[in-house]
Amino acid sequence: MSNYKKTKRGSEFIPYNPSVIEPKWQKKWNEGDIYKTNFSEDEKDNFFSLTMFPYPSGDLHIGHWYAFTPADAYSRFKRMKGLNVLHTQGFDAFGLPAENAAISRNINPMKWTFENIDNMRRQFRLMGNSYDWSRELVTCEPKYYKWNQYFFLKMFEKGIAYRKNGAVWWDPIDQTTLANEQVVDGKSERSGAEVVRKMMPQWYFKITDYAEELLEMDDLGWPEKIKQMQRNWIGKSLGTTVKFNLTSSKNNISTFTTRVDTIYGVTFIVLAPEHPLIDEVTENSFKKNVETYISKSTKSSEIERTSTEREKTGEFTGGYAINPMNGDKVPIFVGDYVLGTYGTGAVMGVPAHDQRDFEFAKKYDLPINVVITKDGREESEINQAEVSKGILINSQQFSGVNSDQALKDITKFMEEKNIGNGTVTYHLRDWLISRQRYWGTPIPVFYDDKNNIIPVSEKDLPVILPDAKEFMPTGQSPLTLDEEFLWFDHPEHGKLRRETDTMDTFVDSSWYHLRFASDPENNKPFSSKIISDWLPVHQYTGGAEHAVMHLLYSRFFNKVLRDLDFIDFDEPYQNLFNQGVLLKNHQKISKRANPLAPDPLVEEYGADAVRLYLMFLGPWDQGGDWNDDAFNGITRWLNRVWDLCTRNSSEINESPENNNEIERLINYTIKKVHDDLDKFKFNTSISALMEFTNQLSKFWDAGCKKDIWEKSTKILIRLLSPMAPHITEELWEMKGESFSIHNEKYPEWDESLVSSEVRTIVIQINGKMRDQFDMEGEKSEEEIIRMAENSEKISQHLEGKEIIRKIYVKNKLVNLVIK
RNA sequence: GCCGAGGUGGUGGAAUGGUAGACACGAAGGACUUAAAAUCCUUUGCCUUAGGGCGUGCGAGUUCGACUCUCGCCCUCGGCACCA
Repeated sequence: MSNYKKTKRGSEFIPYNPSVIEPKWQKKWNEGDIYKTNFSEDEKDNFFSLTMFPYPSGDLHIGHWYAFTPADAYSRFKRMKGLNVLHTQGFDAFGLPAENAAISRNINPMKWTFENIDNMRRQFRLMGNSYDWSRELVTCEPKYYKWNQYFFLKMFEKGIAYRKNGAVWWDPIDQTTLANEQVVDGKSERSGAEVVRKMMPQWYFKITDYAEELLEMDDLGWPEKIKQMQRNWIGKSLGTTVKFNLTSSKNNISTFTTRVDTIYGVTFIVLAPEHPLIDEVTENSFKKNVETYISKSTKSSEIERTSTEREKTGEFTGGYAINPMNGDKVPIFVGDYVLGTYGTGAVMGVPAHDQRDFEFAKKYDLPINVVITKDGREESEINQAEVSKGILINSQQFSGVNSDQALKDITKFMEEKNIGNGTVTYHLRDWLISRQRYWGTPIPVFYDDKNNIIPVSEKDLPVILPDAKEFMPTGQSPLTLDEEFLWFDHPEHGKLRRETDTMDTFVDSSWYHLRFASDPENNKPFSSKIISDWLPVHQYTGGAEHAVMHLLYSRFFNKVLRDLDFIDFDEPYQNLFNQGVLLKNHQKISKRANPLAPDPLVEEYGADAVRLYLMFLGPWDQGGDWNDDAFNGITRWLNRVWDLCTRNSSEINESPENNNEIERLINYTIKKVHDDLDKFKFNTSISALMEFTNQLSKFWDAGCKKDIWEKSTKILIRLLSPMAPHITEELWEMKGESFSIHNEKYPEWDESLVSSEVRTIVIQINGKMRDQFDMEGEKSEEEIIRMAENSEKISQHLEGKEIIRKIYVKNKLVNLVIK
């Protein structure tokens, strides 16, 4: 990299050598604390720029560079724009990989984590990012996780944190329970293992209490995609709960439906295998079959059970229920296509108007009664369920009414007769936070010998995670093996057993942004004064994979903290930008299969080149495919920038002719780069700078004034500095300017000088470009059209044709419509 | 099945109603060199009878004018999915 051409100037040349200048400036920035945020600044507006923090897995990979360096360029840009920027970094340090490393390599998870953090801090410095490291946080430190426990206790007091025995997802590889959000396609999002259902008591956060408020996202500057994913995940449906009386007892079965307009078409009821009334409903002679069916269905895996292609199966219970609208006696089945966890765990079967019910009815030979048609006329035979809305038939007094009206009317009727009521349901379930693993925040509660819950008192926080010797996943937290941790002599309650489960690590990241923006003081989770000045986060960036995990949990946590009077704002992250996924050879980059380590690239080409390459690749939100060949373009360009900016301007061939053109170019480029950076369009702001460089090179050859050359090159350096912080700092120094370029203002532009005085007028015939001419100053429409018609090329086209219309767009184009 | 994003040269991409292909990679030719690398210059959407013709997934429409807007379809990617 160090061998470099002699330029045609012939003067002595210092080659661009990133391996020398990058460490030099990284050291100097560090010593000078130039990125330390001034929290007592009140002249400038605050701007909190945050990127989702990494898990300390060992090495920063190229994906981290793709996430962090454009976000850094954006933060630097905001600094240059005169904002008081807070840009922080830390480590999301609890989680299974540390524990698994402990198991496979017999290393203490704490030691493993901190060794990785040391290495990653070093690698972060190689990036040259503008972090305020004095605000670093590491979530596995007691001074941080103490506050997870503190918030937990506050939430427990309010009933937001609660313990419940119920069906949970169990990961048989990691040997722990998971939250719904961590189960993807019936598999653990982390281990990939097929999850199984288990009944066990676990701790939950009541996120469902906030379902409705979490749907309010109109004021969030977030990608529509993420908002939509959250809406889908929360899954609000409006419907009706209908009570069906049993023939055998005074009890009734509640069913939930969004299509109560089809109530007259009910020909059966299906209960989920978990439904509590199964025993009561089932007639003695059917008990054996029903029990066999239930035990079979609980054994089948979740993937099998929820497959949409799977045949609908069920078993008749021998019981009957009464349709409250028409008094029909309908059979009750148990069937595992009905989920115990949604609605009421029971559905009314309307085979004519629901595809699943239709398949079920066909299989068990149940009647199919059509009660809705397109036009309200009878239809004798149907081959599949007619799911669209229409006009009701065979529905007593509601016949002839359209579906939408009937939904309201029937619900109202049911409410009056006390046989049903309008209901809102959500797909969202409460957040299961217990984990049966070691490396996490201990849940701060005790149990007495009757299993009563006794919370740890606040003054005893933090409950320190003790050193463990044994980490093998057994299905129970390794903490159960620590007798000293396990038992506690409580002054009031006597001998108590500690909770040994730890918290989901998403608890840690649900409020870390608040801690970042706080004095690292130990007697409070965060400083309210600073929080009110700096939050919500002005710009958050990160991957879309957290759409329904971290981003949803964090919004929930924010609302809880607000309701507990810790903070006074509704949302944690005002604006969000998702970068795309970086691939190599169209495949995911991974350590083993498809590696791409940044450190060797930095060594060979320099951090600035790697940063610029990633930003130039394409639009940041679209991701991209790494291509070694394309890397050349960036290194060539950086060398040209270096060459241009180190030329001795006394050697320039002074000529004032080009001054106006250079002025225009300068103003255009400042504006273009500004507007593009503001929208995260790094690729086009870099191409504007490349054009600027190409043009400057031509102006050197053609000659220009010395002072305008100096001005141009300094502007180039400043415009490039957010994206390539090292080379620009070096060039700035070589220009004799003072340390540091990163405290410089973003250059101003003069709008009147952005576009050229010489305008190109395009001449179209029937909308196709045929000719063009340059024009200076103002001319009238008539004059311009006349000029267009007189053009040689145009007259050829006009020969023998009639002009039927003339379109003129001011200072842009003439379109002649001919016949 | 539902929701979302997207489809432009050999490649990454640019242009959001007005010159399609900016910028860059790659390729070809030339200069410099004993030579190579590096660098610099030229060419580079396709077809062509050299005047033009065609061209942004496919088909229609709106418009003086459509990569851009509307409708229908095909394909790719991401998310969700037996949610009653």
